[in-house]
Amino acid sequence: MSRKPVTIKDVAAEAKVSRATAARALNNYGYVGGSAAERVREAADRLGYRHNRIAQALRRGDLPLIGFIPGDIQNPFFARIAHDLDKRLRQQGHNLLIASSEEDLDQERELVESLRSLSVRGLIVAPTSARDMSHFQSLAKDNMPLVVIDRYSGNVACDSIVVDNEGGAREGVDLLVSKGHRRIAFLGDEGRIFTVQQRLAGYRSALQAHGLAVDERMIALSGSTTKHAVEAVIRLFRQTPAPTAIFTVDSLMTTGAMIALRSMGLRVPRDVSLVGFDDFDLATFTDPQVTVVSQPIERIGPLAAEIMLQRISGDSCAPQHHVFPTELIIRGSVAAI
Amino acid sequence: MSRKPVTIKDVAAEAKVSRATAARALNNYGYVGGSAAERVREAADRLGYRHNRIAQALRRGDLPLIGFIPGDIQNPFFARIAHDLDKRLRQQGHNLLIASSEEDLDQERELVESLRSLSVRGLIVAPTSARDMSHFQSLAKDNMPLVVIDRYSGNVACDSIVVDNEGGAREGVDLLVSKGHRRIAFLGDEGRIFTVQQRLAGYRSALQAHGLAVDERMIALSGSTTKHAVEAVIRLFRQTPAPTAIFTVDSLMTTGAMIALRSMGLRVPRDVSLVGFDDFDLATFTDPQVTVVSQPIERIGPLAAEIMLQRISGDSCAPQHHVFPTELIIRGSVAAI
DNA sequence: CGTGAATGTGAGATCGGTATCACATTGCCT
DNA sequence: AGGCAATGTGATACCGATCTCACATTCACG
Repeated sequence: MSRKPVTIKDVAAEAKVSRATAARALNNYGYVGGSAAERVREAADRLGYRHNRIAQALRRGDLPLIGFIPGDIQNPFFARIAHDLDKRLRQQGHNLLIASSEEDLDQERELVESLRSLSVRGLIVAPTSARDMSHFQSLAKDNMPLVVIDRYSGNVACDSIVVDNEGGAREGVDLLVSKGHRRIAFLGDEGRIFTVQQRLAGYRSALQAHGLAVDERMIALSGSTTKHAVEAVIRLFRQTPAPTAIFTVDSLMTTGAMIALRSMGLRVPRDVSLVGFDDFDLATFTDPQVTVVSQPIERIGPLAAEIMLQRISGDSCAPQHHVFPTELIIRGSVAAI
Repeated sequence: MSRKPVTIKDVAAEAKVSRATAARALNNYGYVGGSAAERVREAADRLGYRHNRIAQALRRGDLPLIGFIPGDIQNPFFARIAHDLDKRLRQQGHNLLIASSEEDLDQERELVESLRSLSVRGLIVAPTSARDMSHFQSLAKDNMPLVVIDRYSGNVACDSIVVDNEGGAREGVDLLVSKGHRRIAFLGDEGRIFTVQQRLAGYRSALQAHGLAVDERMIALSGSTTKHAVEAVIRLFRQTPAPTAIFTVDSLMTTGAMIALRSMGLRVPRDVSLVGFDDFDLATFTDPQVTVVSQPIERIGPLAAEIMLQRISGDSCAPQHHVFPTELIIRGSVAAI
């Protein structure tokens, strides 16, 4: 039933040449006679020969694979990046191996090991922790290309692509302050801790720049689900005096906030103003449309792919560090107080 | 700088045993003396030995890889399934290689070839076309496990997992009819053609069961983006007499319909009733909340993974075919006429 | 104390493709 | 015609891990 796969040896035999010649004909390199090449290709066709990348890889040292380790593939942010990476890398004959760390440092370590033992050519990672990057340091030693996206703290020599989280958050909070808001809540997410810390820093610095004190009771960190976000927001707004505005750290949290506010009977923007980090598809559809700080997500994946391809082709110039600016998109969820 | 990777030969030398013994110690099989095993493990540790899966794979015949070919990884439906697959398969030591077909038959064919040459252990696919499955037939011949999800037409001998698209659509349209609607529009998506055909069949059969004629002008097929959906809906509702209700084929189309209706000044459900196929996160958040036909997405990935694991471990019983029922979730987007 | 079983180890083949080297043959130039 | 480069081909080593087989011990038991 299941005949075993056709090898180059079979093809060579069929074409009555040696394995070496067959290989040369199939990969066109070295000297091959025209008629021999013809016969080999014909034989390969007839037998249904299929390259065995593994054998090839054993000789070359690596597989046409590039690993991608996002925090969570279900997060539309990472799904988009995965899509862009896959598209570009596949054009160049690479396959993208996606393995989600689920924002767990230990799992991330294991994945790195696992991908290395698969001899991937490079790794593109959104690290769970920007602090503990020890498992990445050894990659550099072995000359494995590494591109870090979304979170980077500078303690590993590799390329990085991030957005200006602090500046973006500052701009969003600035808007709220300029509309007269003084009690502005902050809703963060435990999952993407590093990004959240930077956005929180932007929040603090915006308040301080306007001479406003930072009230720690206005700051909430919730679990990384809509449900947790809802609960956290309810707690925030049960306080007296309640916030008059809220800044949320990503689209999941934004969604949670809107659900929570509605359930408490608070109207946006009449009762509460809202600014969220991250744009999302339905942001223009909700009622009201949500004012957001958007990041140029469409540029991150392609750039990461480009850098990776450079590195794979042997470019070993100094690490590149890219910081993209954010953009404040004003819609209808902010009102003057 | 970049010392070359440590091989089992190095470990064996360090531990002063033969490669064979080293291999036995590291994979604990066969007979190995306690002290020898000890020394080998120590040496491996000291040298930082890392398994080379490629060499292993060349011997065994396959890599710990399973391919997943969805139509589009950005579609939350497939992202969810990818996540569930990855989680379960990784537990068993497999890596999930995700490659999106972008709903393109030729690309799908190439991907299948490409994944085969990587010696994956099995494939999980949401076929672009349920009609032309020729590229899958040869898989079966070579005993490569294949699990088809979301779309299946029966002409390949493999396991399949689908939902009752026709029944679900019928139920949704039934609801609209029972509320007195007679001019019910249908909005489909060119991308996932097969699924759409089944849902369209459900739509037709529901109307016919109630003795209503099917008006072809009420049926629109749009491109697979929100933007196209919006345009298609606007065309549908510009007709006279206009529809009083609309059934949409997936969450993307549902979103598009809501945006279009709003832009035309039509209110849901006062002016137009809406039922969508596929539940989505924000369905309970929009105003009004959307009545949907939901599929048990949380069961598809895990089941597919389970079947794949069975097949990989050599189970070769007859192909299994699973059809999940859908569930009508009534929220606030349908009103009596 | 001898003999067969259980245990431990190493040499070498193997997986499929590629690279190197050696050996032929042809062609071109002086 | 002689000589050297260009061209075509096959034999063989190699990549790293595993597996089979042969061989050496050790052990137990009659």
